[in-house]
Amino acid sequence: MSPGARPLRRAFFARPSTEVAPQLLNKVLVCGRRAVRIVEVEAYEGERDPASHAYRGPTARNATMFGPPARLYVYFTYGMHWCANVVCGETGEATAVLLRAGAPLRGVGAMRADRPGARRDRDLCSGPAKLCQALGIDRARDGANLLSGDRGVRLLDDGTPPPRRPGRSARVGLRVAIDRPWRWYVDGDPNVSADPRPLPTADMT
DNA sequence: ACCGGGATGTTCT
DNA sequence: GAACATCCCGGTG
Repeated sequence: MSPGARPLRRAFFARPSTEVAPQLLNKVLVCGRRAVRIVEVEAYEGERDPASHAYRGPTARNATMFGPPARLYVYFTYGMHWCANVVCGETGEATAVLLRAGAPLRGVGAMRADRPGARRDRDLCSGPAKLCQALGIDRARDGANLLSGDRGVRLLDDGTPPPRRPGRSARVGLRVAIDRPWRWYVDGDPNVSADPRPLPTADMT
C-alpha cells in the first residue's frame, strides 16, 4: 500500500449499493495492522431486494444496515462464520455491499495464524467468511465507521483505480433473487472466490 | 478437478 | 423448526 492512501468521502457511499460496489474494487480495507485490496463484492439493495437481510424491515441483527453510510455491517451465519458489508445509501435505505474477497497486502503472518487451514496465501481471503477470519473481523466491529478508522477499521483509496471492465456475474449462494447480476470482481485475480458463475449468455442460438 | 455432505448456532416463522 | 449472503474435508475420476 502506498503512503499516500487517503480515506474515501461520505458521498462515495451515499449511493445505491449497485453503484458503489464496482467502485469498491481495488480499494484498501485496513483492520488493525492487517490490510487487503478488495477484489470481489456483491450488492444488496435493501427492502426491495428479497436476498437482502433488510428485505423484511429493521430487526436487531440488521440495525447497522439501516443506519448511516460508510459503516461496517457484520453478521454471523451458518453457526460459525462472520461476513462484512459496507453500508451505502442514506440513513434508512439499508443498501449494502458484501465484501467477498481480498488480496492480502499487510499482516499476512497474522492472517496465516488466524487461518491455519489455508494452504496457500490465495486461500486466506478468497471468500466472505475467510476474509473476516483473516482480518479478525467479528461482531465487535459491527457498526464501525470506515471514514474515521473507528475500532481500527478503515477504507482507503491508495490510487489504484477500479478495473475499467470488471468481471460481473449473478450473486453467490442465494436461493432467492438469483437472477440479479450484482457481483463484481477483479477479473483474473487469484484471490477471487472460486465459484465464477458467469452470467448466462444472451446467445441462445 | 469436481462433487456431496456435515458442521454449528443465531434469527425469524 | 427451518433457513442460512459459508467453509472444509473426504470421496471419486
